[in-house]
Amino acid sequence: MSRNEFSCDCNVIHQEVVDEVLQIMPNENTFNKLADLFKLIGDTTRCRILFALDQNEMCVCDLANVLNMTKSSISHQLAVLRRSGVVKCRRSGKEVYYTLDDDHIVKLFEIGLEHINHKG
Amino acid sequence: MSRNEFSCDCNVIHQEVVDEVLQIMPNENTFNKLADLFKLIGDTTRCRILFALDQNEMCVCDLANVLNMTKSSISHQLAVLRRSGVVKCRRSGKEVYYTLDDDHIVKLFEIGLEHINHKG
DNA sequence: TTGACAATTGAGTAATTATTCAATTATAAT
DNA sequence: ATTATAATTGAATAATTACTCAATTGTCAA
Repeated sequence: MSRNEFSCDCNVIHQEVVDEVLQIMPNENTFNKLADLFKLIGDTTRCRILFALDQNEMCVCDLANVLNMTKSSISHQLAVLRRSGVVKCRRSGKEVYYTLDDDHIVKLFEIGLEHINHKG
Repeated sequence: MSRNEFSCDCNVIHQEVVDEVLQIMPNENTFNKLADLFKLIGDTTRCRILFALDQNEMCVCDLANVLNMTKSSISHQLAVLRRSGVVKCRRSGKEVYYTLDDDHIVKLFEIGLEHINHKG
């Protein structure tokens, strides 16, 4: 009496294993959030922006120069990062300064880089 | 004399900050690998597969039942995970059993979940 | 108020990709 | 050999998305 008898196109082979995992699996919403978090940092441009902001507060022009990209492109990505609460910004005169606003992100970065350096 | 005078559409505003960051920025290849790593786990289906495999070795049918998806869909994603060395598999009779093959992934998962539970 | 520069925004385009569907391969049993 | 099931694979489709370009907003100085 598995609860997955419609979308899945096969019978359960190891009922115990399946049931056990189903009992502790977080709900779909949790996985969506988790995937969204990783998707957010799963982009080269955003990775570079976050790495840069981890070193210094920077305005959009600074970031455009560091990444060698247009202000528009940077601004679009900053908007994405802002919406998800990873960076925050403050205006000072004509410039808008961005900073990191999330401790976990840096931790994820460190482990990710560790992984890269380890595996090559 | 910034090295970014072509693609970027603005002048440097804080030269010192820009230069300092440029000196310690990892190269593009590193960022590509880093982004690819996060992109890999930045997908709901793959997140759920990895979470399940972290509990138990499982065959494709088991996973199809746990995730309530078709074998084909699962198999495609397992191929992606296999190619990037995150999971490995062994055949036993008609079935193919998958297991996690990467310690870092679980760590990333834990921090990610921590983040979710913390921020809601 | 006018001009200049920083930054944001929206529409459009091109590229990537997750899933579906159909066909094929691999293994075991009759 | 033939049949059945597990799994993989390739092509097609639909959805997402990063960047470009053009226009607009916000701020300051002359």
